[in-house]
Amino acid sequence: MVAALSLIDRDGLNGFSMRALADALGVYPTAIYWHVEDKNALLAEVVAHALRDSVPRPGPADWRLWLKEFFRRYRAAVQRHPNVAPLIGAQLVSNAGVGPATIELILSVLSTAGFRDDHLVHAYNAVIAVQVGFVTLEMAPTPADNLEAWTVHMKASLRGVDPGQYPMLAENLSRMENRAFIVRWQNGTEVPLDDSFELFIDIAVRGLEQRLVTP
Amino acid sequence: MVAALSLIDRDGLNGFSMRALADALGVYPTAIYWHVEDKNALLAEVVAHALRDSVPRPGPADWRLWLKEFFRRYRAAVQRHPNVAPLIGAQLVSNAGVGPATIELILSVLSTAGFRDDHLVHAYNAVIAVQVGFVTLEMAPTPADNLEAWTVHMKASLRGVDPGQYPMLAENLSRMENRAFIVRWQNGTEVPLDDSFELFIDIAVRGLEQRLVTP
DNA sequence: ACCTGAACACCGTTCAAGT
DNA sequence: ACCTGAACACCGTTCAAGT
Repeated sequence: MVAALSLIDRDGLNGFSMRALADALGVYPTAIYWHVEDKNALLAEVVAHALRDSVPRPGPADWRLWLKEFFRRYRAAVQRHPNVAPLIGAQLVSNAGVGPATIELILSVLSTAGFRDDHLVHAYNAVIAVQVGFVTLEMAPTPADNLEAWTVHMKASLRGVDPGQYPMLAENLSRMENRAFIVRWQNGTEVPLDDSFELFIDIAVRGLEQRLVTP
Repeated sequence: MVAALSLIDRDGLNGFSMRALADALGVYPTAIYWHVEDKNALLAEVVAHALRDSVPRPGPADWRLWLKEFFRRYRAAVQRHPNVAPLIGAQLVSNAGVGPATIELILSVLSTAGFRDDHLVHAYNAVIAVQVGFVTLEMAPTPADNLEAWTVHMKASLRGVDPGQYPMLAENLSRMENRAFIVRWQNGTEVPLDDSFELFIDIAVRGLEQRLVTP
């Protein structure tokens, strides 16, 4: 449902409800249930729709470049609809988001790279985890309600870091604050972690590569 | 709150509510609000409590082994309380789960490995993504309500895979079904993906290693 | 085929009042 | 200090009834 997606884009997952959707459509809440099984099914459709343009193209030839491109395209798709990110990363229903065509592509790319049998399956699982893991974390929603209290508390606890107790953290604080997981008060919508993402996917493909030369 | 955690362990996140917790404690729902700010704060405490025994020890000397041990210990902690996994992976509040001591340890380990300045921060972000990403996906909850309908539908759509259209998928179906992301109907609680996890963390540390020899 | 309308069994959270 | 009790503004979902 496209109306549901734009509502979620605007108000977030917490602000979304069947009744809010009904309101937006100018209809009784119960009318929705003629078109869709239930809320879960609707959200699955929303995820699928949000990711529909992230399906990768067959090329390029080099599997390393293909994988990186695949990861970047997925991230770009989620960046367009960041509020659905929790559904993909943390709900098994999100399976609907990735179709068999994408799975087939990943398998064939990993196969040409040299992965076989059980190793192929494990490499596939690693690829999916890489694809979803970073971005889910990056786009994790902030506590919607008392936002200013949250950021104030976050900043204050960082200022209060004891250099004696946590020397590395204190030394790198200016580089880390609001640019590193856990040590931030805004998410990837407001502060994208582009460079960290690039390092992350580079590490992943180089690790896979190493696995092929010395298993 | 320990009572909240055991309730979540038993009934899952969807089955949990302030009112259910109040019932379990033999108290009025509103009484809880004297002890805790609100539901979000309570869940943050629950996460922190669930992960309290996953804080890593300082050793061993080799940063590769330390990282792997760190990843394994985190996974073991989540396996003990799989129902809180969505909170960690997909909510920024989960920050409460990892303390400054753990951050300090990761930074010092990556520093001795050879990462400096911005690279240190990016490597740190990659480590957190690796730590949380796979496990969050692995433990993602199944659609609680109509479970049998879901598995039947899942299995059926796999049986119906066209070998002409999806040759790789069809060929590796027996190896993949219920053992690979997206192509499964049970989560990590029922079917742990041990070998894939080991490959995943091996890929990560080897990728980091490669990054040090040729940046 | 598609929507209304009432109804049921829930939620999180407030605030005054009790002890 | 800690809990009760009533109240408010919400939820998802059902089912019969309308058109």
